[in-house]
Amino acid sequence: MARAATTSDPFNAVAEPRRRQILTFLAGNERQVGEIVVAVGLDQPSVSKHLGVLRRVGLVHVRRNGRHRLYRTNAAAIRPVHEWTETFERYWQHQLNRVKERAEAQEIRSRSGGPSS
Amino acid sequence: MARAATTSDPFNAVAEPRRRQILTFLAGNERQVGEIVVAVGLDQPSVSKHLGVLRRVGLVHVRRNGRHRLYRTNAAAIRPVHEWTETFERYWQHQLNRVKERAEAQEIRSRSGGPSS
DNA sequence: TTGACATATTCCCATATAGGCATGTATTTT
DNA sequence: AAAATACATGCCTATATGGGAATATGTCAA
Repeated sequence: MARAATTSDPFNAVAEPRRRQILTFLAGNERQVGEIVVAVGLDQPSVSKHLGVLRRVGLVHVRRNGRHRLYRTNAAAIRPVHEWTETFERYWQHQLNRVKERAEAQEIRSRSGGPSS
Repeated sequence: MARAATTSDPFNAVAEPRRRQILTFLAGNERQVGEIVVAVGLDQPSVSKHLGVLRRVGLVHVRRNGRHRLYRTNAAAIRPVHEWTETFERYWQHQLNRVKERAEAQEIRSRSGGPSS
């Protein structure tokens, strides 16, 4: 088989840098496509295509307003990604603690008679 | 241009379901390739290729032990993904609050004389 | 109705996989 | 040294884009 469709889930949709940029730009505020085009510096059709992917995955919501379409990030759809990564949090905390402990042990060793240079 | 290389960053590496499965399996414990093959139900070459991607991105660490190679998840490399998604947390919290507030308002309306059916 | 404006779609091309299969390589056992 | 074991790589194919260019669609203005 070939590569999986990006259109199917938030993990794939968010893997594209441009789409992350768009989601960040649309977090908290509605924007029309033209504004997004300026913000990300891609041509309009490309932006529309990225918005299409995000829309199908549910990462953005659209609302019509006359000739414009107002997009905004649907943060809730990003949550599954956040939660998956969160399951690893305790492991990196563990790593950080080990680094910290080593640093402290080193600190103690230096203080109690190590060479001062 | 075509699709970006998955080999370049954690977002893309993690977009592949099989690789997420492997990372979860390797979180906290070292495992040899054969065990991973059994766990994910793919053939050995495919697993090795996924491990190769994860290794290049830094999502796993390897250690040799005789004929075996022991892999383990490097949780710290997942952190950037966690942090990116975290920037949206306040927005979905906001959404949840709105839902909750509407529910409470509805609750009050029902209590103060609405039809009981 | 005719235009102008804002977006979405379609078509085409180059490229990057994900798997399946075969083969290469390092390490241990006999 | 030869055979076996455990992985990593290389090769080939079908498929899914991402971007550019052209075109279709929908809406408001004159």
